[in-house]
Amino acid sequence: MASSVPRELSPRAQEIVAAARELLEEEGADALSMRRLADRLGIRAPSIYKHLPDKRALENAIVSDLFEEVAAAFEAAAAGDDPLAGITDTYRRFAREHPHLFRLMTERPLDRDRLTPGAEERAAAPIVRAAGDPDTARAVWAFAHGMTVLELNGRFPPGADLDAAWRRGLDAFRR
Amino acid sequence: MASSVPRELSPRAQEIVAAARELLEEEGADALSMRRLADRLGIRAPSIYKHLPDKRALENAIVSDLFEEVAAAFEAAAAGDDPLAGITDTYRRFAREHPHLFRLMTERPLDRDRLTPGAEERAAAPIVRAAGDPDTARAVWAFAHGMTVLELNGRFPPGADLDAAWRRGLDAFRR
DNA sequence: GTCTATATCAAGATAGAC
DNA sequence: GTCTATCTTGATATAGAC
Repeated sequence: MASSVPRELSPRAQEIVAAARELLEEEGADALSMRRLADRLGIRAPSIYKHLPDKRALENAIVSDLFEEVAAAFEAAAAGDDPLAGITDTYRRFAREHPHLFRLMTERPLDRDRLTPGAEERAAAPIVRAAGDPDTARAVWAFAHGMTVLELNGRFPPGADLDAAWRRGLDAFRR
Repeated sequence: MASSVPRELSPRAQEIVAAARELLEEEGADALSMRRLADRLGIRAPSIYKHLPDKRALENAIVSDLFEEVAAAFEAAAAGDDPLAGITDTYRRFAREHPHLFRLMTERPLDRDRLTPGAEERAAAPIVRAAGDPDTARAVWAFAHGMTVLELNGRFPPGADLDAAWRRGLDAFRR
């Protein structure tokens, strides 16, 4: 039977993925078209298809890389003196510094069959460990995710003290 | 000086907005094009522009209506015996029953200048009242929003007990 | 590994006639 | 209030030559 695990990418394909990530990071999802990407690489759009099957593969490669990086960042944060605050701070900071990458990772269902196996679980593990149990971990994750996307989407009122709301939430889950 | 408050919509414009909402609700944001909308109305796409200036006005009209409806639903839920659970249940149920409307309302910055004035505040008020203070209200909203979008986007593991996570979160904020 | 040429499709919006 | 005709722009993707 056929395996759904993604094949290794050729060196050239990795260069293309890196360029795609830069383009996405700088200009957002709408700017990430095969034409714009080709421009950045100094080639023509059809040439990309010799290295990657389609646009989805490109996005999945970026997301797989991001999961690995986020997992490593969570593990580092969890080693500090306040694992829960460390991880949620990392979550918030990542989204503020790389909003377009964050959106790519979170705003739609994952193409789980085509991502690097295990990356999602590895990113989730430190949260479960810091929260103590899976239900609390999911609730904390939801809280952090909600704070983050509502901030990113400019949904809180202009004067809102977001740091206070973050503290309030983390306090609630620590008891 | 010019007012940025949206003008009243003509009866014909309201019919068009209603059709747009149905189309969005049934088939999602990608399906909401001026052409598809015109098809549904039995007219040609350019005719829509005689009634509404552009697509953005169409979306803003839908969002304004939704805020009014959500506000009313929150007020009704807050009148029950458990205001906090009532409101968050209403939030979750709305998103599950009308995912495309929910996404239109929440996935991008609001065009506040072009929405019906006061609608956003009216929807927020019951949460603040139920939570007790603005910081807690924002934290609870973030939790509910996070649970809702993560569920909508299929981000929790298949076997996850989401009702337990919801209970865990609400419990935390009630202490 | 990259090219040109092309297929296919769709989007938002405007001009001006009726 | 609706029409036809059109503009302008853009997307993903394929075939086949070099």
